[in-house]
Amino acid sequence: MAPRKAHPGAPRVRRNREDEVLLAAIDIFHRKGYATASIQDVADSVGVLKGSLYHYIDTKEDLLARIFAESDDQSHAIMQEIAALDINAVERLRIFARTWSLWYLENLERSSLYFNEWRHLTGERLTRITAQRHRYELYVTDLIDAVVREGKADPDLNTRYAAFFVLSAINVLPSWYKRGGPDSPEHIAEVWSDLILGMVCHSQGRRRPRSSARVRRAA
Amino acid sequence: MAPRKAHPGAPRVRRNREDEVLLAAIDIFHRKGYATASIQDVADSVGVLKGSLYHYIDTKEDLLARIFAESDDQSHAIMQEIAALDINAVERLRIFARTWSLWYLENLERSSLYFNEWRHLTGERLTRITAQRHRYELYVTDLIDAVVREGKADPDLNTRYAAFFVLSAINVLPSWYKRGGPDSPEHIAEVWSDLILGMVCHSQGRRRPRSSARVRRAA
Amino acid sequence: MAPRKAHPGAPRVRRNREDEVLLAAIDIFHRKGYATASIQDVADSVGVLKGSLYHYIDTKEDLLARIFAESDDQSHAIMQEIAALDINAVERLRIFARTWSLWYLENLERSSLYFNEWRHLTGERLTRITAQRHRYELYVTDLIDAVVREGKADPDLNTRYAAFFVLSAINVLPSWYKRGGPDSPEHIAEVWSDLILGMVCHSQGRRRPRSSARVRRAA
Amino acid sequence: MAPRKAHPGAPRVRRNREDEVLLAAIDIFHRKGYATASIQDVADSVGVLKGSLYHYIDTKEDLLARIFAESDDQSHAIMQEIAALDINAVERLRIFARTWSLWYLENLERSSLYFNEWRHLTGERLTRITAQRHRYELYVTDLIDAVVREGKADPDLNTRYAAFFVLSAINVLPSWYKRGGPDSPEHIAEVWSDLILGMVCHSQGRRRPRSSARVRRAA
DNA sequence: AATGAATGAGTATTCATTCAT
DNA sequence: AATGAATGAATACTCATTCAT
Repeated sequence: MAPRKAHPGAPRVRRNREDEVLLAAIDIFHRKGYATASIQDVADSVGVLKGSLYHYIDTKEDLLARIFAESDDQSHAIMQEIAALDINAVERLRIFARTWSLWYLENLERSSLYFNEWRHLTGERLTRITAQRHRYELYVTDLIDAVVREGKADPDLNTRYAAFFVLSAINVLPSWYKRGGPDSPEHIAEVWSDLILGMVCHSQGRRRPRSSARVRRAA
Repeated sequence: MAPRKAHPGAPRVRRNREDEVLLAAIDIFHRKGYATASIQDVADSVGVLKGSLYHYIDTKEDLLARIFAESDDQSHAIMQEIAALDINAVERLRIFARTWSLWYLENLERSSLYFNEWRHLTGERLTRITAQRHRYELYVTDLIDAVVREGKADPDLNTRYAAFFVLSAINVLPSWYKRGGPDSPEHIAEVWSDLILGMVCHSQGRRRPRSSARVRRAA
Repeated sequence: MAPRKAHPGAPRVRRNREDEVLLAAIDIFHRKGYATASIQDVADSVGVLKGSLYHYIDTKEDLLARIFAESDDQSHAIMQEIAALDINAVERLRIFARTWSLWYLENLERSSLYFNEWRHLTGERLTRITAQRHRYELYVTDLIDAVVREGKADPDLNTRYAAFFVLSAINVLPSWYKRGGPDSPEHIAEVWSDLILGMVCHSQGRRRPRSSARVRRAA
Repeated sequence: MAPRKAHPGAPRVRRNREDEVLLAAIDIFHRKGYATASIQDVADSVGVLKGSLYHYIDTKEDLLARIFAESDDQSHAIMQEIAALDINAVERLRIFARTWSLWYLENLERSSLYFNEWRHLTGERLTRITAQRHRYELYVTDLIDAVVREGKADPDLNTRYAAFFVLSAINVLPSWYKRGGPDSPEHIAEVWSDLILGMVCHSQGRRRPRSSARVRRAA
């Protein structure tokens, strides 16, 4: 399926159509939202008739799922790289936070999509991506648990909540970051990992409700 | 537009149809997403025919905009209450974080909608809500700036980024919180304000890129 | 749903739209075949936009199913009328053959559809109509069994095959009969019932293969 | 169009692709119906890509027409064989009924197709097949006329209707016969020819409407 | 207030057919 | 002979919106 090349190591000058379709879809789905975007939009962007798209995809949802599959591959690779490092828990968390933030910033559309549009999958695909999201949560919870075990964070810290907090803050990066701003993605990733480390290492934990002194706001 | 009652404390015996429509829309838009949900869905939920909804709304987008207007009223009230308190900056930030988180948790659908579906507004409505979002960012940035001026946070902290971080983490609460879980909304709001305070007060700031030691990941 | 009338006994001058849709569909499906006919064709025939048809139907298949349901009602009524008659088996078979043939001839399109297009139903609807067809077969087999028990047909007659034969011959009437031909539907129905009676009452039965003397033609 | 072999009795070691295409199409068109079946289905069944089919066919309709041409060749051969026999009219009718029934049973898909899908031909092809069908009707009418002339059937028998009746009953065999049932095709063909003979030889004819005593059922 | 019929533009998807390679 | 990409027109179905009653 991939074109034979004279020089296997040479840079891919020409992307094939299937990749073009995926890239166009990432862009369109990101800009208009999956539900609002039409297959026609994607076809226009690629420069083919909409019927022709169906050589490359099965359904619109299939197109979304394939984008997500690529994202999962990439993030899985990142997590494995970090797991292989021989460093202490605090450093591992810092590197995770930085690398993960950077990936989000450098793949704005792709990551934004992954975070915002997964609800539009159905059936088994929905089941699978939900499981995958759960795995991310566990991975980060484990990272933070390790920091607690090293004595670098409050032993009462609710690490599951802390993990949600961390993931949320990273996931949401694409919603405000604009490419070409004054600060480089690398710099922002550094800031983000600092904020995360500060939060994990210095928050006083609240594993249990401390008292009944609840001040409830009316709905 | 909704009639104000003479006796605010009196039990609401009868909701009028207009409120019913808004509440139904919040629920439907939250569950299916604005773009995917249909006016038919809302009408079914209210128990009238589709055409009849147009006695209460002008367009589907108008319905969304009115939901947002209510949310803005409520959050504006919260911000003013907090501004009126005579307390130091750290406490003000803590109370803001706690109250805001609690409002999100107690108004899951409404707040989730506000965060996720604002893109579907157009024209002047989009302009207005974008400005409103910007105002929230400034408000929180100001809160954090005050903490820095009090010497309770690293003077090099990038307070704008910190504000994004804080808002992100709160905004995203509805995406994982399930009503009826083991911990009360109040407890989670406490944990969240602790995490936020820990982050703001103890992160080392990184106002400038420190060096060229960038490790860039391939896209 | 039916329009109120001043004179309940008066002829229905104006059919309502739902009936119009069904009648148009019967005509179109019969002329073009269900698979080839389009919803557009039906809408054109009714004189509305194709989207408007969906006020009256759920899906194209639903439209077909409703046509069939009406046919089933009518044929069921015929069978019950005949069952209620106090006559001998031969007469019952004759009346059945005549009445059934006449119904086919007077409802050419409807009956042709029922016979030719039932395959396009799916799921539970297919199950139901298959069961219904089976019931017709049993009904006719029972009629013929009764004739045999009365001693008016060869006791070795394979009544199940004979029933298939009878039903086939009637079912197929709409495929060659043209409205407005020289002979009235009533006359043809008479001829048909004579042919059927002749066949049932005078064929020598062949319930078992009589010998091994098979002459097989090559495929 | 298909190459004739020098040695008809020799085993067919290799079918060529063109035959494969026709056989696959017979199967697919029979199972799904011509209108519903796609060229893709046929291609899948043959094991080539859709575009490749167009080396063997001109259009989808052409494919259908070629299947019918083969069927016509075969049935024409049968009719000529029977015409050549030196037997009386009753025997000729019996042999015709038996042989024709057997051909239907042994070529279920092909004959079912011929009977059900001829409407999808257009233009000159439709004209030709309609003429052909008319020729079959005449052939059978002639057979029955001969029986009448031999004094073996009621002289008032409407032989044209009787011919329709006979053809209908045979044509419809593939709609209920399942391969591998308890009775052999040969046995069923015998039963069918008995039923047909019984019908032709013993029905009282009704060449003219006998009276005005019509009982008309409401539509 | 509410109905329900109708609109008209849009959506995803299918498919027979063509054609350069 | 065969591929596989592309076409272009058609298909069933949806839906926000209007409006006479």
